[in-house]
Amino acid sequence: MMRGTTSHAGQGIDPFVPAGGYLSLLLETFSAESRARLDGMARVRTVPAKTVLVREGERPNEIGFVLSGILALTRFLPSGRAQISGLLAPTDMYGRIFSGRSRHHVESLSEARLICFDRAHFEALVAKDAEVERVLLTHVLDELDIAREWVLLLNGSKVIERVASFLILLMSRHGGGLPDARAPMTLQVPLSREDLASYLGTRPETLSRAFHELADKGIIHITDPYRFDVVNLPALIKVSGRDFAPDGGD
Amino acid sequence: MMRGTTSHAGQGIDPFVPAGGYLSLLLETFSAESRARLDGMARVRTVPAKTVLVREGERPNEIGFVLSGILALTRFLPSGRAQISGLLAPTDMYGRIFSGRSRHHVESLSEARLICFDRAHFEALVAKDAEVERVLLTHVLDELDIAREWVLLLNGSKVIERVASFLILLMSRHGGGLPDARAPMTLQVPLSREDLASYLGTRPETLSRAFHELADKGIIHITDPYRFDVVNLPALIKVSGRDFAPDGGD
DNA sequence: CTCTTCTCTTGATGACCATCAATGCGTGCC
DNA sequence: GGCACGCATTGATGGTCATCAAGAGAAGAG
Repeated sequence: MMRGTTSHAGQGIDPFVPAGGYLSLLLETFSAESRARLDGMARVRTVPAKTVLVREGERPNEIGFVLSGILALTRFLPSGRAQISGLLAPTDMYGRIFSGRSRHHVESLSEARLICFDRAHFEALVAKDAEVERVLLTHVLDELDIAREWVLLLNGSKVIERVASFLILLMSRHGGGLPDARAPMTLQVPLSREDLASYLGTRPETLSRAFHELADKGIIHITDPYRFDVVNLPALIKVSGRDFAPDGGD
Repeated sequence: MMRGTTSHAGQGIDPFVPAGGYLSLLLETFSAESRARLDGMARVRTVPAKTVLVREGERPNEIGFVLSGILALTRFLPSGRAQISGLLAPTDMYGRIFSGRSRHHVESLSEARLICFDRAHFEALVAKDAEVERVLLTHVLDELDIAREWVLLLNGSKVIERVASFLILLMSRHGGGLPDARAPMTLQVPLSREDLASYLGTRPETLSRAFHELADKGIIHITDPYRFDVVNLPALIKVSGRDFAPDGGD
């Protein structure tokens, strides 16, 4: 279950990291003192794909932030099949702070670099340092919005709509906004077909058909199963059935 | 669009409010001083169903908490149809703190009682009062989990599975946990068929069929379109295709 | 009371998609 | 090299659901 990324997906630019890099964004939000305190407790580690970081039902002793790579939140259904309920991209947080057990597995889909904190220490720091707390709060509010964005995306009845929306969200994350509509853009999808299917609430076969339908219509060009060029962005937006702003994206 | 609650749905016990009442829960989380400060800025108001509180794209000047009733977060698609991307139950917050524009409409589905704060004042208080900030943070983390819960629910391929999951979540919210499996339980659904359909990513007709299929199987009893008795909880859980814990649920 | 209106419900049909099954392609192992 | 394995793809089929259409009940207006 939950096939990890093949060697394909691990290569190339990480599509979730914008030009400036999220790492600096994450760290520069804090003042020098806060950063120093954080640094003292931090532990940076690199994990390979398919590493389980937190298990459903357990109370994790670590709070972690993604620096690079993609993690997935998954749930196991009685049928034995795994469902992805969320993706964690660079700057996203995992682990439970000030509360109980985790409701999902947290698992790396690609090789990932993480910055981890001991939970108790991190909680103490948050309680003491109002600035860290504020940054955290803003952060979590953003994640909440993103999660609700996915709810909308999944409500799109047709699979091809969801695929189109996914690609557009991917693009807007890449550059911090949608690029010029007329400039073709190369996209790298860091997920296997099976993982992406689980995330979009469908099956790999249907996903494959949707991608190739977009290609047949001349909207995208498929370089390999993990790389696409978006040839016709307006058409892609139209297929998605949603009104993405020309610039703001999400 | 977005048909509001009829007089049916407004009547009876609010199914989202547990025995103890959420209001006290919300307020008692704060210390006396914090509460006093909050009280000074607060404005409690009651709005009828179908009231739009925040418009998509606007920067709201109010932060509000739901005391009773149900609000919905909605998005309008290019097709003109409205999609519900989240429900707000008592204790839930709306409005944007420390950040930009709202990405959804916030609209009351039933008559609702709200406690509102001026955004700037509330932000100042949060910046000053670490305790308020902490409560808020914990709160938002919980909402994030709930949002991800919905992602899972919507991934359930069949509509009847989603309906079953919805009813179970409703039950576990009602009493703070699932009751004894053998005791029938009366549920009040505070949403019109159209609103619920939008929320579950389907249409009213399909929803109606799903409810009556559950009734035909003897799993629930339909008193009226807004009231049900859950007769066979284990069977309901089985239909949902998920493993709700016998007690804690989520 | 009667008419209007709104919502829920029920029926019929076609589109979409999950599923089963088989083929093609690349990678790693022997 | 040759083989096995994993993943993506493609084909065929049945089930589920969106949609169009129509009927039933209840609430409110006059």
